[in-house]
Amino acid sequence: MRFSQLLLPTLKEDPAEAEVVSHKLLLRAGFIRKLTAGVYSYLPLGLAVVRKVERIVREEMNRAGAQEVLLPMVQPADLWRESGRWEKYGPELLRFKDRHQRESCLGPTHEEVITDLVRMNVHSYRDLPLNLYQVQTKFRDEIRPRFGLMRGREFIMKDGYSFDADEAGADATYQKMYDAYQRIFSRCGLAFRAVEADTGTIGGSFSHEFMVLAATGEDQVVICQHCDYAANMEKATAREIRSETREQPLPLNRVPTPGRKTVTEVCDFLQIPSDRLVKTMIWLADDRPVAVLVRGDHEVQPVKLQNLLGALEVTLADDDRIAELSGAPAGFLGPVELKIPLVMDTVVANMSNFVTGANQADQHLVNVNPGRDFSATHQADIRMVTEEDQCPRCGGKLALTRGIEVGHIFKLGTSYSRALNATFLDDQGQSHPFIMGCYGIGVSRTVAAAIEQNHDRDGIIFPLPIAPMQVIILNLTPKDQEISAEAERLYRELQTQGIEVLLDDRDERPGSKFKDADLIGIPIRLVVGKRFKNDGLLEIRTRADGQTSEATPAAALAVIGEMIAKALTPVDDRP
RNA sequence: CGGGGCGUGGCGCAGUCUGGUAGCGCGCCUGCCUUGGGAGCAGGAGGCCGGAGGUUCGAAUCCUCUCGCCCCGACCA
Repeated sequence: MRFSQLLLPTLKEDPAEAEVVSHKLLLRAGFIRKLTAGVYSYLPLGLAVVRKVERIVREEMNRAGAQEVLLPMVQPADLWRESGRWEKYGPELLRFKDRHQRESCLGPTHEEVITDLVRMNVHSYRDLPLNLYQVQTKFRDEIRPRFGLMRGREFIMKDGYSFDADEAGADATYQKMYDAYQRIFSRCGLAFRAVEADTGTIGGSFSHEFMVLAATGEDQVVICQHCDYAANMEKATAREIRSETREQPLPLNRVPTPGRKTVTEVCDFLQIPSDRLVKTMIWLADDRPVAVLVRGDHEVQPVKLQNLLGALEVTLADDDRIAELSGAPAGFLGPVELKIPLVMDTVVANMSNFVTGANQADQHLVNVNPGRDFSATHQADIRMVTEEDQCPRCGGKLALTRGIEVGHIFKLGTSYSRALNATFLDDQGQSHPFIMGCYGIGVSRTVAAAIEQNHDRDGIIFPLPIAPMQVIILNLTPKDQEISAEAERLYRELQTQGIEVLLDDRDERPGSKFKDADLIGIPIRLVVGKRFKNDGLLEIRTRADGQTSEATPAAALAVIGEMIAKALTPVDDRP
């Protein structure tokens, strides 16, 4: 590809509309342009990166035994009514009517369509397992699209669906996909972690999210620094905290705490550390009030609470509701003699002689003990883990870090196959619903995540396997015939070797070429300039580490060939 | 949907408070010059000031409505 003929409108300045680095760089590097909110056009080099990711995804999905299909983007409402999601899905589902007034929607995901396809065409255990996937544009009418490709309304996704005859088979398929995902993201050259994820209300199943680790990620994840335990915040647990010496319960005592409402204020006033206090909050689980107890320095994890209570939604009660239910203003609540259901975090259950509110303004209780002074309706892990916690598996140190969710695998079970009556006959002639799994990869988001993780002040630093081009040749002096002839020769030679190369043959000053090369992040830069004319030497520079060396053309070609071959070999396959 | 902000040549912005008919930097075109980190000089093209209505002798500027975009919250690949 010749730069002079390429549609690559690079920008010197950051566009005003972009906030996060991947969005800014995708625009500045001329990879994407916005059409309307959350909807982007991919320009040639942007598309090239998307294709690279897709290719790796396809190779690994195929290797894992999945088959590619392409499902419709426009889907009939009736199918969605059958699964119950026409009502459940909400405004994120873009609905419309065609000329015959038939209701339709743009596919935000394809469980319904795939399940329909399979129920119509697969009837026997002999045809199982079956694993189908597609790479397709999805549309979700997001409440707030933002961050460019990170959260568009229209985005490219690989979604796969598996159908198994029994649990063991479904679990094996899940494991295959887990392994395939590991290979996919490591082949993309990304630092990532598979984390255990919450499965929501479907229950009984399991799920992993694949997170590209980046400081700017939207999701917080917990990873163990010693073993491979990793989970998102909604799911993460910690090794149980017990005090080594169990204290003898002391007499319950009421103390005045005038105007001290927050944990810090009360602790300062009473001269105690915050882990000696238990805070009480009133939550509404689908409008049913519950009191929730966690240690003073801990926070409630709403999803854990939600799952414990089997609620669709949990929210904090407002001040009026708190006063009505406890008889005290917020800041002075406590479990003792509280007349609503009580959820106690496991950590609190192991504490003794702690401080709580007294359910009376300006009063707290000291030496509160569970069992003696109150009893909980539920006792469970409902808090967020912290960096002080220990790994639940190995006791190692936990770290909180940020990530971008680029993949999600999910064991679905039979929820869709039952809803849509998708069944097969086993070897006894008995009918069963398929056991399903679904497996998503945000392809366009992966591109954004790769940039979010790999960039510097000058621009993008693409991992070679997903770079739009592998090599860029800078012809610094297009008007010089000797230099140009060599640049052209190298260009053809690299292409002959099957290497993807961009030749900057523009009549621009060297500075612009260096800046653009850095911006668009092509891994290997080959410069033909004065030094070639004087000494017959080329400059080779790697974008990632800025390492520069000089070599004769023949040596340069050899070095480049090696670098590329090495970068394209998956780590697992290296000798 | 709630809260905040912004719409002015392709991009980034000033001008709006205090009305007088649009300006700067970058980019683009032509020429000269320059060629190892976004040069310099000269000339030039390009703007329904997001849209509609109103006030006024006169509106980018004031008023009303409207559309779009960005940021913060609940959602997700």
